[in-house]
Amino acid sequence: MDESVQSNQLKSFIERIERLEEEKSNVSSDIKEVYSELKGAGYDPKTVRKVISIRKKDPNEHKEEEAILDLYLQAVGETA
Amino acid sequence: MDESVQSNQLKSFIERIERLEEEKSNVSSDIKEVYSELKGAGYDPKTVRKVISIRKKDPNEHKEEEAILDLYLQAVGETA
Amino acid sequence: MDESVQSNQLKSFIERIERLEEEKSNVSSDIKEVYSELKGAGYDPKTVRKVISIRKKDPNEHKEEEAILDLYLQAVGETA
Amino acid sequence: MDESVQSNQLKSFIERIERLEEEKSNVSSDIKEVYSELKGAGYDPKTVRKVISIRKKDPNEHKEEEAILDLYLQAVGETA
DNA sequence: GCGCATTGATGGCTGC
DNA sequence: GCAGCCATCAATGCGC
Repeated sequence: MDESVQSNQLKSFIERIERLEEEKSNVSSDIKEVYSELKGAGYDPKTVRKVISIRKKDPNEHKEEEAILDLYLQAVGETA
Repeated sequence: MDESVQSNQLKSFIERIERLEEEKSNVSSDIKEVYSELKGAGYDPKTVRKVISIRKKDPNEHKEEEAILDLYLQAVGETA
Repeated sequence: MDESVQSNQLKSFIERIERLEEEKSNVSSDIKEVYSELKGAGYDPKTVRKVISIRKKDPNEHKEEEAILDLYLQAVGETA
Repeated sequence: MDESVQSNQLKSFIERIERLEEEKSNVSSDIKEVYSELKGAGYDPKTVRKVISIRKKDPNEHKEEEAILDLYLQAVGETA
């Protein structure tokens, strides 16, 4: 099999990935911008992150996590 | 900080972020697909990852290596 | 001033730091081990981490964070 | 998972971790002190950090750079 | 006080 | 199928 053809194929794969990674990087930048905006409007970015992550999980999952946490907190004598 | 929360404004911010994160997630999927393809074509995904990561940082690397000697010199008080 | 003496001084500083960083790294390993143990005993490492971080903050701080989170959740219509 | 929590056992794990984290925190403080000292002696902390980080990774770096050509070769199906 | 850089935590992938 | 490894992502701390 022709060696140089394989080389081009590999190169092509790599360049596709690199293009996609640049896109991804751009979107990440956009997200960062929104967080900046929202911070400028007086919201707490860290808390907003939490909200988003909670919305991402299904409700039961979240409840259960909370329950285990409370269990542990009680076990070590922390008032939740 | 102004603690009042304008429900609509916050919601709007959050939804913008969620949309962007979905985009990002889609791009990530696309990347994964390319890795699958390339694996199907007989390339080793792990190796390709390495190649890509080296291509990403290579340009700066050598400069930095060169710079370290200068740094040492400066550090001992010799303004190069 | 003698250049080589300065060199030794810098070297000495650097080596002290490197020793300390190794210590730090060892302690980190120890911590990881405890998490492994505790996982083996049936506890959820992730939740234990949360417990530890809560204990680290003073109680009021934690309450307040929760309060803001609830506020945001309500604002976007999530049932906490 | 066995959901029963043996209060004392969990507490013991947590306290071990907390002790270790305090150690770690102390070592970090020591490191900061050395940087202060060294700054007092006229060295630039930022530069020293850089030197240390390069010393940490340097040994592997060149090998890796060397290896990449081999990786490319393997990737196109030439078993070197 | 903000942005950046490093470090630590989480989730996904690979090998056993 | 699970444990270890790696890559990504969030969070804390440092420097400007």
